[in-house]
Amino acid sequence: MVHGLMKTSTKLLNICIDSLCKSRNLQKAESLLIDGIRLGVLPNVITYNSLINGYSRFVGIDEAYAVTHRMREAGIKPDVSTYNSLISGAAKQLLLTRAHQLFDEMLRSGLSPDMRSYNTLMSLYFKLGRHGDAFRILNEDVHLAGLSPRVDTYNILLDALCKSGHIDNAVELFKYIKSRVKPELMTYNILINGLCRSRRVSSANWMLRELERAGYTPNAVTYTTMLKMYFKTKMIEKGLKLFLKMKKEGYTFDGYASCAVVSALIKTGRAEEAYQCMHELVRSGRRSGDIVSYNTLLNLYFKDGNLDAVDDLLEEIERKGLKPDDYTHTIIVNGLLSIGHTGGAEKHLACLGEMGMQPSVVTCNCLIDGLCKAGHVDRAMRLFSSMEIRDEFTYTSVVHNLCKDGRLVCASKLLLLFYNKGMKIPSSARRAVLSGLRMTVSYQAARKTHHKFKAAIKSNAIADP
DNA sequence: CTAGGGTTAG
Repeated sequence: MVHGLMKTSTKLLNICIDSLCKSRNLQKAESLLIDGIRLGVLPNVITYNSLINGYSRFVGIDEAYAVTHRMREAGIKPDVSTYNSLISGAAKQLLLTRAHQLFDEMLRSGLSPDMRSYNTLMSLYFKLGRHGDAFRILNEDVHLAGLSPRVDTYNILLDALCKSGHIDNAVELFKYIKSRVKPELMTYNILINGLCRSRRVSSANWMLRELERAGYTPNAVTYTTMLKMYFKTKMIEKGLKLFLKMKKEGYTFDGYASCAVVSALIKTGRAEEAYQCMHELVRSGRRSGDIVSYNTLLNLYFKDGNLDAVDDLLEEIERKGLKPDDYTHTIIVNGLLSIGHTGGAEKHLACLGEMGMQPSVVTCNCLIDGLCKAGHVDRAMRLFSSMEIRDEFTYTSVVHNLCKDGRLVCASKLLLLFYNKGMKIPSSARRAVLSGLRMTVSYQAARKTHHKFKAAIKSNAIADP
C-alpha cells in the first residue's frame, strides 16, 4: 500500500520536474527535487533524465554531465535515455568529439544505443556538412546494431538534403520511403520548406496538397513556411492574405509568423502596418519574449527612426537576461550607420571584440558597406583586410563601392582574385568595373579586363564541379 | 533526434 503510494508520488514528481525543465525553470526543478526528497518522495532515473535534458538544452553539456555524478551518488545508473540527452547536448554545441566520447561511454557501460542515439549522431554530421560520415552511420553502424531506420531518420535525411541544395534528391527519396513508412506531417513540412527555399512555388503548393491528401491538416509551421516563400518571391499581398487566413481560422499561429510579416512590412516601407502587427502580437499574449522577436522589434524601431524606443528596448533585453546574438549586433550596427553614426558603429564592433566575441560576417559586411557609403573607403578596406571569413556579400559590396569611388584598378584586381577563388559574384559587380574602366580609362582597357574575367570564370567552372 | 520566424550587397 505504502509502496504503491510512493510510486504514484514519484510519478507526480517526475511530471512536475519534467514540465519545469522543459520551460527552462531549472532552479525550480532543483528545489522541487530537494523538497521531494525531504518528504520522502525519491527520484528515479526518469527524474534525473529530465534534469539532464534541461541542462543539455538550455545550459550546457558540462552542467548536464555533472548531474550524472549526482544520480550515481543516489545509486541510480544512467540509461540509454540519459546518454541520448547528453549526446544531443553535445550535438547542439556541435561538439563532435564530445558526442563520440559519450557514445563510447554508453557502450562501455553495457548499454545499447537506440535509433535515437544514431539519429543524433547523423544529424550532427549533417550539420557539420559531413554527409559521407552521416550516411556511413546509416548504412553501416545502424545495420550492425540490428536497427532499422524509421520515419524520424528519414526526416533528418530529407532535411539535410533540402538544406544542402539537393531538393530533387529529397523528392526522389520521399517517393521511395513512402512505400516503406508513413510520412509524418513533419516530413511534408520539411519538403515544403525545401521547395520554398528554392522558390519552387508550384511544387510547394503541390506538396501542400499531398499533405492534405494524406489526411493531415497544415499547421502553423506549414503556413509560416509558405508565408516566407511569398515574401521572398515578392508576393507580399499573397503572403499577407495567408497571414489573415491563419488568424481568421484560429490556427495555432504564434510569434513566428508575426516576425516574418513584420520584417516583410519593414522592407517594403510599411512601418505603420508593422507596428500594428507587433501590437496585435503583444495583445494576444503569444509573444514568446525570445531574442528573435526582440530583434524584429529593434529593427522596426531603427528603421522608423524611433531611437528612444531603441534605447528602452535594449534596456529591456538586458533586464530580461536575454543574450543579444549576431542578428542583434547587425541590426544595431546597421541602425547606427543609418543615422550617420559611423564612429558608433565601429565602436560597437570593437566592443564585441573586447568582450571576446567574433562579429559575424554579416555584421562586418554591413559596416564595410556603410563606411564606404559614408565616404570612408579606407576605413572599410582596413576592416575588409582584417576579416578571416568573407562571403559573396562582402565581395560584391567592396567591388561596387571601390568602383563608385573611382578606384577601378583596385576593384578589378580584387574581382579577379575572387573569381579565381571560385566565388559566385553577381554579374552586376563585373558590369560596374567594366563600365567604370570604359568611362575613366579606355575602351581598350575594359576589353582586356573583360577577357581576363572571362578566362578566370571559365577555368574555375572547369575546376569546380 | 527531425519542420517554421529576425540582419547585409546589386
